This record gives sequence, structure tokens and C-alpha cells, in this order.
Amino acid sequence: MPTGQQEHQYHLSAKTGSSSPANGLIQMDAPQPYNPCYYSLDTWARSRSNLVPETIMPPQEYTDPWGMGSGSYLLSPTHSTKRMDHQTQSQYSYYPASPSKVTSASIMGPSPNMGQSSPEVQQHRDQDESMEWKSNCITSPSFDQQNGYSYSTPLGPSGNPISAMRAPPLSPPFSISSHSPSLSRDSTSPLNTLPTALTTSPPTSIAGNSEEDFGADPPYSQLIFEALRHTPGQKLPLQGIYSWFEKNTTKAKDQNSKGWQNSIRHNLSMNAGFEAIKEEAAPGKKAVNFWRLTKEASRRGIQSTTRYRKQANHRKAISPGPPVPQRQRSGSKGGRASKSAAQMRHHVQDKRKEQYRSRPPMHQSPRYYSPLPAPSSPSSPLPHQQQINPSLDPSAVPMPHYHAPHSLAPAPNGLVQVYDHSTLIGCTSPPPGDNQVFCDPVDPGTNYAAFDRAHLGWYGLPSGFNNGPMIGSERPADLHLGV
DNA sequence: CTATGTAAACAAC
DNA sequence: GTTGTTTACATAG
Repeated sequence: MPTGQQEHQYHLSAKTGSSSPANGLIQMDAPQPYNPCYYSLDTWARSRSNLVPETIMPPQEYTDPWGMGSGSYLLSPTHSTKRMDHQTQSQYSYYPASPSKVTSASIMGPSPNMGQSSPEVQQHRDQDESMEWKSNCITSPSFDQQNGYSYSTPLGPSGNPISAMRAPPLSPPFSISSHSPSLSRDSTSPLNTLPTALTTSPPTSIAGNSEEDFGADPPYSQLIFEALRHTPGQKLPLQGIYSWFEKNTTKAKDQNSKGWQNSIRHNLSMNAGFEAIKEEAAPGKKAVNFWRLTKEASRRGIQSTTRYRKQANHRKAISPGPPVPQRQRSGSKGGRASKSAAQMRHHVQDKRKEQYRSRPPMHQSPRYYSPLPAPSSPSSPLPHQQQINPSLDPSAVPMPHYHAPHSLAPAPNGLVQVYDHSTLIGCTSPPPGDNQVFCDPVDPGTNYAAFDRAHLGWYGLPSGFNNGPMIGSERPADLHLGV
């Protein structure tokens, strides 16, 4: 088996020693080698000791793999921008293609110059277009030591805040921070301003190792999201994900430990934003499992794995027994040790879970690793943000500018992927309710649904976009919503 | 309390 | 052995 071929196909090297031979046979869709990340976690990793300048992403034609759109989208040259501060814990931000650009491009069609220039020329133009995009951007992030990146209201050509022209304003597109969710959206920090508090905060080492003090990786779910998102076809086998991590993250730094692989698998399994599909790598060849982003995750970003965990638990919990014998999921039981430990506290935990299920919706808004607004929380009104009344008629709610049917995720090769749900073999089941992913696990009917309607037009899009709950063959066979 | 990471049991292949 | 699923625990915030 020519390992070089495998490396070419993924542009990755499998160093785990656990690679399945089948990987070498996988024919990726793209003729070009896999570029693990356009805005490049490589760049990020190399530049951790500095506040990295924006990594410019080349414009790309993107054909929505979900077939949601009617044509191809021109992704903004600044499809994603990441800033990383080396002295803090994984504070960074991504923000997506210019919504307006995407929207307009979907009308105008791809740029004739797209992808034709030399890298140097392209980069210059990209930078120019980056500036253009910034001026068009609905929000732009600014860094704050306490809050990570927050999003100021950018000025439009007239000097007026863009949010004044487009309502409702949007929350951070892609903000990851373990800090307070109360982002200072009215921050006036310029995009490229170093946080002044930077040096005053003790670095949060990921391992107490000075070598790693420059920062930690984003969460697994986020990294997987990025790995899949920037992969041709937006899918990878497990080994491909491993390899991506090895190449682009520090999670896999410890080659002796396989814990990071376990964590990847855990996140893949438990996060409803990921789903597994069986696909024949080549005609006649054995089918290979690919992981890809769900439609929702592709369009809207990934949520924390924890939430899905909870949701899965919730779903399970509310299932009124097994009227229909559910297919046993492999490894459905927990560990022995944990079981015995659980026995000792089951009576306590049962009470706690019961409490959890019956309590009102969580006070804390979910994190969206996406360019999407977090649900409006009545208890935490946000400056510059229009509060959405869930009871409002969705059609009466102003639609955010970028909520045209488009995906966050570029398909770098611009190929159309035919997604067959019948091949779906693994995906953590969505929570109950009419929104399979972005549903409040505790109270599916309230805030999240309202959020969808209000902010996303989730149900406001033409029926052809099929944004509703999964039906028929869309629904995984083992998905029981418990309704 | 949530988010995250990790360990581990276990089933299926 | 690998992959996928699940439970449980620890820790940070």
C-alpha cells in the first residue's frame, strides 16, 4: 500500500499507526489535495506567539452540498478569520463569509476570476476584498480579555452603524470563549487592537507546560467542525479526522495517548452536528464510514457536545418505554466502573435528573459556534439587539440579512455532493420537538423555536428548502423522538 | 449549573 | 484492533 497516496489524498499523514488500510483506497472528490484548512489552523498554530493577522481565504465557489440553494455561492475571501491570542485560553473567533456577499453572489453567480490568480495576486485581492467585506460585515469582532471576541457595530459607507440599517443585528458569528456570555457587543475595540488586559491575566495553560502556554486548542467539537467543513465534500473518515487533528491541533500532541482519539469519537458520537454515512470509497470497494456535518451544522454551525448529550439523555428519558423495540446501539452501556459507581448514587442522581427535566429552560444561552445569533434571552437584553418576542408572527420579524439559504461551509472543490440520508448510519438523535438540532432540551417548544423563527426564518423559508423537522426517509431509522 | 475533556466499558465489525 | 456509543467523572468557570 503506497502510503504516499493516502497522504496525497488527504494531504495528511496518518501517524497513529491505527489507520485502516481502507483509507488508502478512499477517493476523495477533489482532484486537488486536501487542504486541511483554508484559514489554516496551521497558520494559527505557527503564529500563536503573535496576534496573527487575518488569514485570508480565497474566494470559492460553493455549491451547497445539501442542495438547499439554487446555485453556487461565492464565498467571501474572508470566509473565516481567526485571531488567536497566545496568552489566553483559546480565545479566538471565526466569522463567516459576508452574508451580503453570499447572497448577492448567489444571484450573480461565481466570479469569473475566481480561483484563477496566482496565490500572491490572489492574496492581494483577497485582502482588498477582505476590507470590502469588513465594511459590509454586519458585525465585526473585537477582542476583549474577559469576553473573548465580541462584536462591535461596524460602520457602513455612510458612517452609520450597519446594524442601524439591518435589523436585527447579529450576535457573534463564531465566538468561542469560555468566559462570560455577556459579550460586549457595543464594544468599540477595533478589530486589530490587542486587549490591554492581555498581560494581566494569568495564562491558562492546557497542561501546565510552558511550551503549551501559548494557548489551547478549541474544543473538540469545534475542531471537528472545522475539519469537516473545510474538507472536500465536507466529509472525512475517522482516520482523516485523526490526521487533521494531528496536523492542525495540539490535541494529538501526545502520540502515546489515544485519549484524544477517544475524545474525537466521543464528540462525533455525541454531537448531533455530526453524522456518519456509509459510502463506497470506490465502486465495488468496501463501504467506508464518513463523518460529515449535518445539514443544520453545515448551515448554522455546531453546538456544544454537552448540549446534545443532555438532549440525548432527555430524549431517552422522556421516551415512554420501548413500545417498539429500539435497535440496540453498539456499546450502548456505560462502563462497568461507572456503573458500580452509579449504583451508589443512583438514587441521588435520579432526583437530580428529574429536577433537570422538569425545570424551566436553561438560563444560560447555548453557544453557537457559528455565525448565528444566540437566542434572545429576555433576562439578558443585549445592546443593539432587537428583542424577539417568541409569540410574534415569524413573518413579522425582520429577517437577518444573511439568512438566505446558504451554508457556512464552503466546499473547497465546489462539487455538488449528493447526500443520501439512507446511508446515514450514525448521528446522535436530535432532541424532541420540531427542531431537531437547535431545540431547547428542556423546553423544546419555547425559546429555541422562537429563535429559529425569529432569527433564522427556519420555518419561514420556502417549503422547498425543507427546513422543517425530518420526515420520512430523512429521519434516521433509530431516531425516536419520543412523541 | 454548563462546557469540556477524559476514561472506560461495551458492542459490532 | 478499530470504530462507534454510552456513561461517568473531574475540572473550570
